[in-house]
Order: sequence, then structure tokens, then C-alpha cells
Amino acid sequence: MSTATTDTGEAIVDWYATAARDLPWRRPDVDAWAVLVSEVMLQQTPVARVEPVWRDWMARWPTPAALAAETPAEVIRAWGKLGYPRRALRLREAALAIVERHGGVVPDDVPTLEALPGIGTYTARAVACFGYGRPQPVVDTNVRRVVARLVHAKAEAGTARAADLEDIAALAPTDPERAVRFSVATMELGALVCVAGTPRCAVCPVRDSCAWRLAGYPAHEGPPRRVQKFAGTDRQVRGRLLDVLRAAAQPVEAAELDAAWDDAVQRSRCLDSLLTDGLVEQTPDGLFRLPHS
DNA sequence: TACCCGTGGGG
DNA sequence: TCCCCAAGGGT
Repeated sequence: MSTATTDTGEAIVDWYATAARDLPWRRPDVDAWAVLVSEVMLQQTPVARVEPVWRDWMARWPTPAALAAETPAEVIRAWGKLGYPRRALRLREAALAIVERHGGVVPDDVPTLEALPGIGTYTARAVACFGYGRPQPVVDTNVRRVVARLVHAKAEAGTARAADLEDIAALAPTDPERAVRFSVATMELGALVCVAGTPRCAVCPVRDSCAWRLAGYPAHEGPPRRVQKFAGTDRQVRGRLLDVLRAAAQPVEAAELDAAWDDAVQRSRCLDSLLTDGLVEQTPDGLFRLPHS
């Protein structure tokens, strides 16, 4: 069983003070909009690739109203190669909703945030916590791995459970400011020390109360996590097609898209799905481009 | 619940 | 080279 308590949480907060990365969206002067943008960009995309895009993005669209006034085409281009470009569309849609429903102010409570496009359980809590200083337990992939090891003596986290939220909340300090810090600190611990590959237990601030370590590092049980293929999938084809359109200053003919992928059936299916998703539009004369509305 | 949705760096 | 995986969300 676990020996982790709120003392463990306090130790993680203390560790964070000495080990945290200096990331731009953690500066004290950033507002909730800047935090929201960073959190959406960080969904499944590593910090190093997000950082330069986030800087450009915030300089160009410093408020929800500024982004809401932009065309999808410009937003998709600015998203660059962060991946999963539907996130860019949803971020713009979230900006529109913030302007229309909330007077241009990012909401500060979890249920209202969760109602925005592209904002789910994790991101809503992250914005409330990091953007507004509201103590909230947050559960991302890092936190799930830390909880699995520290509390449950498991090598890996299983699929997300509602109980994850309670598990991490049980370790949080009672002081509100330290509880806020604890949420980001636990994520940081998972990102820097309690990593997915080879964990760096020698420098872990809570190794003495880690259930997994105390149990002798038992190996993962159950089915291995299946890896997503990429080469040859629709995701790759969609990426190729979008690449052509991002680079094009003018609408392009279908023949130009044909060069992006040999398999005509798959190519057609992917172009259709991009049209359905609103990532591509067809002009009245049958050409293709990033959507202008 | 399981699957789909991009991209690229590191072991 | 190949494989793992990275601050998830929507369906």
C-alpha cells in the first residue's frame, strides 16, 4: 500500500521550487488566455515544439477577440506543424464562444471552461488552476504515471479513471497557493523525473514514499499499450494534403493534390474528411484551399 | 470503450 | 532503423 500523504505533496512542491523549467507560459504576468492557448498547443505536442509557436501566436492574437476575428486559413497556417490541426480550428471556435458568450473574458470555472470547443477535463482544470490560481487537481499523462507508481505501485498507468482525480487530490497541500503549485509540480515531476522511459529515481524527491519503489519495481502487468502507427495511415495522408494547401498562396487544382499521395482511393477519402472537418474548403470553381470562413 | 486525429525528436 | 511517446479531446 501507499505511504504517500500530503507530506508527499509538500515535498513535490518544494522540489518544484528548485527544479522547475522556466517556461514562458509560467511567467507571473501571463493571463488566462495565454495559459489556455499553451494548454491546447501542449495537447500531445512536446514543449520544445510549442514554445516558438506560442510566442508568435500570443504576439499576433493577444486576446480571444483578436483570434476570433481571424480566418481559419490564417489560424491553420500559424499552427504550423504542431500536429492535429483540428486543435487550431477548435481554439479559434473557443475564442469565438468566449467573445459571444462570455464578453471576451476566459471563464474561470471548470464546468464553463469544459463547455468550450476543444477544452476537456484536463485543459479546463489546467486553465482554472494555472490561469486563475484556483486550486484544482489536474490529471494529465504525467500525473497518471506518477500516481500509478507513487500510490499504486504500478509501473504504468492504465486507462484514465475518475478515481485518478481523487488519488492526486488526496496528496495536495491544504494551503491554496501551494495546492496550485502542487498541480503543476506533479506534472513537472512526471515530465522530468518520473518519466515513461527510464525513471530517474535517484533524484526523485519522494522516492522514500514511492509504493512502486518500496515494492521492488514490479513490472507492468496486462496488455502492452499498443502503439499508434503513422506511416501509410490517413493521418499521414491528411498531413501531406494539408502541407500542399498551407504552402499555396492561391487555391490549387485537384491535380496538385494528386501529387501528394499515390493511392487515389485513400487520397480521396482523406480530402473528403478534411472538407468535413473544416480544414479545407472548395471554391465555386472547384479549386481547393484552406477555409476562409 | 476504443479508436481516430499529426509530427518529429530521442533512445 | 525502428520504436516510443509527447500538458488530450471528440465520438
